Amino acid sequence: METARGAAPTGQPRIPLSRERVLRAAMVLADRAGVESLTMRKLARELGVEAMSLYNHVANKDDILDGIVEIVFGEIELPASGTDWRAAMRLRAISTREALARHRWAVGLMESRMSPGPANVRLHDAMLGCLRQAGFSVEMAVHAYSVQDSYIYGFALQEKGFAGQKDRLPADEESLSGTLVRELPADEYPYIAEVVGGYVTGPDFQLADEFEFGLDLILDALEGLRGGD
Amino acid sequence: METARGAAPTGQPRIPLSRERVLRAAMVLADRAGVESLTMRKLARELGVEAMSLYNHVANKDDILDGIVEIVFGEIELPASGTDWRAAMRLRAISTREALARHRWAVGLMESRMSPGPANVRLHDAMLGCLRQAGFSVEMAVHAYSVQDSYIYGFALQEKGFAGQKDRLPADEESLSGTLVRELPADEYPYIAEVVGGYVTGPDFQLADEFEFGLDLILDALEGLRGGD
DNA sequence: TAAGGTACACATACAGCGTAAGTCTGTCAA
DNA sequence: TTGACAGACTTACGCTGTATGTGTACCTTA
Repeated sequence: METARGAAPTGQPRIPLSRERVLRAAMVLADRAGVESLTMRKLARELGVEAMSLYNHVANKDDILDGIVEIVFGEIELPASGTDWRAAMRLRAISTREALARHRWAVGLMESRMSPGPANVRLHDAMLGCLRQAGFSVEMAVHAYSVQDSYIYGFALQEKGFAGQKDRLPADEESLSGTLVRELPADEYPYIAEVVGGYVTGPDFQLADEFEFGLDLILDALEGLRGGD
Repeated sequence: METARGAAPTGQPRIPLSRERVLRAAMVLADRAGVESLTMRKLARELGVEAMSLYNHVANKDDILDGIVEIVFGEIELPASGTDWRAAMRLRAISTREALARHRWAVGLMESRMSPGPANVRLHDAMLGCLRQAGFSVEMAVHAYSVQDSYIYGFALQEKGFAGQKDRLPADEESLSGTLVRELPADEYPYIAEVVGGYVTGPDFQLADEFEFGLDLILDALEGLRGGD
C-alpha cells in the first residue's frame, strides 16, 4: 500500500493542505453549486484528498461554514467614519448586496451562525461608529442599523429566490417570472397581470436599480432621525 | 405477520392518513424543532406509520415543504383595498412578521419555493391592488411592494438568527447577545460596547417595537411616492 | 545514528437521510 | 366470488457527517 504523502510518485508537487486552502475550496464549491451541495466528500475530492483528512484542518462542517461566512463578511466594504454618513452607508449597503449576490448561499447563513468572527464584529463596530459620529443617538443608531440590515438581507433573500427560479428554467430565456404566472387567469388576478405585462419582465428591469431605489428611500428617511450636525 | 390497517387490535380507532393531516403534522414538527429536523421518518413516526406510507399522500418532501409554506401564506392577513392604504399595509406587514415568528423555519423557504400556491398568488394580487388603488403607479407599486417585503423578510431573518442564538444558550437567561460579545475588548470595539451596555440587552428592548419603528419609517417614506388622491 | 513524538492522510464503520421498487392485505365493485 | 385498487408495509441504494483506529513520513532530541 503506497502513501500519497510527500511528493506524489508521478503527480504534481502536492501543495500541502491548510485551513485556508480548505475554506477557499469550500467557497468555490458553494459558489458553483450552492451550499446545500457542499459536502465533505466532494470538498475532499476537489482537493485530491479523502474526506476525513479535512478534519485535520477544520473542526467539522460547521467550522467550515463559519469560516466561509467570515470570508464573505470580509468582502464587505467598511463604512468610513467622520465623513458623509449617507455616502458611507450607501457604499456599504451596495457592497453588501454585491457580496451576497456573488455568494448567494451566504444569505441565511450570515445571520444564523453563532460566534461572530472578527470581520463580522469589525463591521458592526464600524457601522455603529459611523452612525454615532453622524449624530445619531445610541437608540437611533440601532434603529438605523436594523432597518438597513433588514432591508439589505431581505432584498438579497428575495434576489436569491428569484435567481433560483430562473436557474431551473429551460434555456428559454425570456421568461423569469413569466412562465410561473402566465397560466394563471388574468381576470382573477388583474393586478398581477398588470405588472407581469409591464416592465418587470421587460429588459429595463434591473435588480440593482430596484435595490438602490429602496435603499435611497430608507436613507432619506433616516436623515430625519439624526441629531444635530 | 399482523397488519395495522383497519381498527388497530388494541389501539385507537386509527384516523386515516391524508395530505392535510400529513401537512399539519409536518408543520407541528417544523415548529417544534426546525425544518432541518423534519424528516420523512420522524414525520411518519409522529403519525404512527412508516416513512414510505407518506408517499401515498404527498409527492415527495418538496411537496411537503411547498404545502406548509402555503399554509403560512394563508395565515397572512390580506390587505384590504380601497380604504386607508397605510393601515392596510401596516396590518399585513405585522401579520406577516407574526406568522414568520410563529414559524421561524418558513423564512428562507417562502421566497425560494418555485410554483407559488394560491394563497401566495392571492396575497401578491391583494398587495398590488391595494397599492394601485391608493394611487401608486405600476412602477411605484412594485417599488413599494419590494421595499416592504425586503424589510419584512430581512427582519424576520435576523430575528430567526437572534432566536437561534438565544435557544442554544444555557438556561442562564440574562444574556442573549451578552455572552457572545462580552469577551471582546471594549476598547477595540467601543461602539458595540456602548450598545451592549445600553438598552439592547435591557428588558425594554422589544423586537416587535423595533420592527414597527422601521416599518413606520418606510411607510411614511412611501407616502411621498403616491400619486394624487 | 537511533528513538520517539507529532502531523496528517488513510480506510473502515455507523446511523440517518430521501426515495425507488416491490409486496402484502383489507375493502369494495362487478 | 373475483378482481382491482388503495394504502401500508419491507427492502435496498446511494448519499450524508463523522467517530475511530491505522499507517507512514518527518522532525526533534539523545
